[in-house]
Amino acid sequence: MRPPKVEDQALLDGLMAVLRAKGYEGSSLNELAGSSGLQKASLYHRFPGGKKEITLAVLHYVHEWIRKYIYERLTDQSLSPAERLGDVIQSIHSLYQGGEKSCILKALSMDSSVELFREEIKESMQRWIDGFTALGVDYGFTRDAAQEKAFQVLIAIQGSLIVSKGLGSTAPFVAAVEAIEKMYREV
Amino acid sequence: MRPPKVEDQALLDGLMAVLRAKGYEGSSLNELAGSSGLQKASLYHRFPGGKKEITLAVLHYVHEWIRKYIYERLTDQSLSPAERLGDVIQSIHSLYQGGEKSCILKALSMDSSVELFREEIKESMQRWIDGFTALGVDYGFTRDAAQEKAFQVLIAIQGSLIVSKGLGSTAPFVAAVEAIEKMYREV
DNA sequence: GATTAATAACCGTACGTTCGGTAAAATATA
DNA sequence: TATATTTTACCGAACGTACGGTTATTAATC
Repeated sequence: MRPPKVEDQALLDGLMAVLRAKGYEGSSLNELAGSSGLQKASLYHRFPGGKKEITLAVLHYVHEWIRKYIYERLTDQSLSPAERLGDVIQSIHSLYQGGEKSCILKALSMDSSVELFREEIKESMQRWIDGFTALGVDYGFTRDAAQEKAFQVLIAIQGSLIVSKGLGSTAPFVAAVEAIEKMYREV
Repeated sequence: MRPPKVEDQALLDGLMAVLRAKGYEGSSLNELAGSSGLQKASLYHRFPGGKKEITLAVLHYVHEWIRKYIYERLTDQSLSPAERLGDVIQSIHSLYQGGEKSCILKALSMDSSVELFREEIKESMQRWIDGFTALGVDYGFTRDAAQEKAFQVLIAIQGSLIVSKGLGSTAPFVAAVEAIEKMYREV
């Protein structure tokens, strides 16, 4: 009996979970297989390029997620800036499970793996920054001020996730997200 | 001819360089040996507990560094708060080579390795925060406000290092450090 | 019936770790 | 002071295991 096909989304979700938690070098094919619901050999059927192609596929999936749930929502002219920000804050909360999960862009930013995925990581970060820059402009800031705020947002998310992980408490992440809301709303 | 003893500091510097760049899982004993100037077997003479003991030794070394160059300088009552901040900013710049090097606390904060080193990572981060909290108090902030600023400093450093790595530019780190200086001085 | 998707079994390599042994330095003995 | 002993520091080679990756085969789908 051949099991039914494992669908792309479930597959990528499982693969991403391992990569974000263990990084590129730390993720073994056995773990990737176990978490994706496929056997090792089946992963090679789906991704003939092996671990690197798996990681690129996950990064593409993440990039699309950011485009859809961060960038497009932040630039949706049918909503007010405040509504957009609220939506996106919610998306960010669920993406990182309130500060308990790591960011895959960080996990793949080790010196040893960043060389392999430099472009993909850069594009995803840039899209994130572009979205928040657009939001800032719609809030009435100059383009420069808006971009500076956008960098602060990305830095605060990434930094607070690390501090949360290091201190073993989600409080820094939660506080950082609240500070981001204030940063835009109190103007 | 037996080679001369590799001194502790050189040894730990070499080991740290690998661990901060590649993380725990990503650092092989061969690389650690190569970077430290010892053979693999000699590393086991120095650190009978293997890779884990090596990493703990490096974390202890880092903790002492933070105590000496961050905490003690930030609490040195013989200098003005502004002088202390300037000193420590310089230390931070050299620690991360202006944004080009990663933070070992981040590198060991992967889900897979954080379990092994939770206490050591936490202590180092806490010492960092305590130092900047003391500085904020001496700048005239309330204890709560000072602690909030201290968290912001640590988060900004960690976050900006990731964004710098991801975007392939040290500009975010440099800007974040400047923003930290402003945060204290413009009050 | 051809193609697609899955698997079990397997491969060579690199991993972390251990072992046996040697050279230098330090200490004790004469 | 000269010799014997112990300790320290290093290394080459090998261990069993787990790695990333491959092949041959089977079963469901188009």
